[in-house]
Amino acid sequence: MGLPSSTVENYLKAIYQAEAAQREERRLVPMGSLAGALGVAPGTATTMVKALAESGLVAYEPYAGVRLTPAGRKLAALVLRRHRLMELFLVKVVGMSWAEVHDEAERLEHAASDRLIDRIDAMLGRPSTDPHGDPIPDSTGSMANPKYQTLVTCPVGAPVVLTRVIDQDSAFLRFLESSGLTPGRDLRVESRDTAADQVLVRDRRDRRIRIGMRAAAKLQVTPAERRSQ
Amino acid sequence: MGLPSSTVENYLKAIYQAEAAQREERRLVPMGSLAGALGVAPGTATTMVKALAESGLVAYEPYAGVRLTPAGRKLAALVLRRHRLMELFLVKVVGMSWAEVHDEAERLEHAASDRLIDRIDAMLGRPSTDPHGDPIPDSTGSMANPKYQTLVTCPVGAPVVLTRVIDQDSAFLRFLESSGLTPGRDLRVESRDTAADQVLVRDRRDRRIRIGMRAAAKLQVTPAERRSQ
DNA sequence: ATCAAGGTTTTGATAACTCAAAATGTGCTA
DNA sequence: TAGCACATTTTGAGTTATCAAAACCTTGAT
Repeated sequence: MGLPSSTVENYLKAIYQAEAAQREERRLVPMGSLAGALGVAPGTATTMVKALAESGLVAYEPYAGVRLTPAGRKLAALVLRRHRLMELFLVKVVGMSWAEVHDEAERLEHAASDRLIDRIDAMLGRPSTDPHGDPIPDSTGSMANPKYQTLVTCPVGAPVVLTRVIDQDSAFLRFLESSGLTPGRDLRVESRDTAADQVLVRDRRDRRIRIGMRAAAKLQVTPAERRSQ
Repeated sequence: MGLPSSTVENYLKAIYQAEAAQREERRLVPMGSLAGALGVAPGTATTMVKALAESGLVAYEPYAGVRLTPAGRKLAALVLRRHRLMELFLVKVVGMSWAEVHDEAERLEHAASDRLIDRIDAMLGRPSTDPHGDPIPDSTGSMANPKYQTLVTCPVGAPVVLTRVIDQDSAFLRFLESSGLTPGRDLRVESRDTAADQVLVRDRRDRRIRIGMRAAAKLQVTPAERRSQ
């Protein structure tokens, strides 16, 4: 068949991300969560997934769920590549805000040619991550996928760098920006209080930032490099 | 109803351009030429136009043709605005070639938000024409539409400036670029030979450029401003 | 082992867009 | 003014993507 429609691209992308989100490898994505992620009725997802299975992009096990085949995974990665390069481009070159590029890229990713994407990639110096810290697959569809700690799991007191934000919600991103919680920031968890659902974070200038556990879990970090000061 | 689909946008744009292309005002666009412009079967165009008429975007007269209403004209102009700003952006900012941006813009024009378009507009300094010299409608949908002479109609010997190119075909544009026939160039028609289907043009450095009448008619010009040399 | 509660699939419909080919209208020519 | 050539519309059908609701599995709890 011809080019995948943008509907197909969205299904593959959603399956890819659902697979990545689950801790355990080799588990199937349930139809319900796929339908939820795409905002369609469950039966719609079933129908579409059966069609994807016909074209060899996914493996479908009735009543169990769906998984990408290598071909499907590659296609999905290329969609993600277009999405993430587009986001970075909109921020760096067009000057749009971190919080508003996701929805824009969501539409542009289906319209941009490979040629345009490659130009953008070159313009940006073949970047490895997008504005949220998400890794950008290369043009063959392969991508580094490091597992980070989060503000909930990292050691208290240890200096860390905010590396990746796992949420594209615009209001959440605006909050983060206004709190100075953007990728690249040096941080330190001062304390956690599960009962109060609070994480107290200090930034480089020792300013206090308080966030809930749920939000903290979305902020991934890496240990800070030792640095003279 | 909600937002116009990209199919609707394409129909409106095609009708707009067909109206603009015909010399006489107030004439209807025949269904055949509309279908031809959109690459669909005639019956398809009829069906779609009837739907557009239902939503008040066009006036449809069976067996006669179709015409935009003011509402349809405004929508069409905004599509054209998105298209032309996108083309200029791709050339100026992304560095794509004159010849390849049309098809890219054809897809992106339906995916770009007003917000993105306005940023692009601002980045480019609120330009009035795109890379082919086509005027860019403003955000209210109004647009200057000057009538130019062409290399076929302008006086022989008079210095002119190439102002607008009425053809988006990529091969044609590549030819023009390699011949130095791009908007802004100073030219002079040295002679025309209808029998031989030839127009002989001189550029500023007196280099000879020969093109056919059909091609020459696609190149619109304005009288050159007097200039000391 | 059975059943109820869950999620999942099926079924029957709908909307938007399209085509091929039959039917129809229009206007020019003789 | 009769009729032909041509454009246009209609008809019947197909594709893709969707939903609501009925029917159906699977599983965990009793």
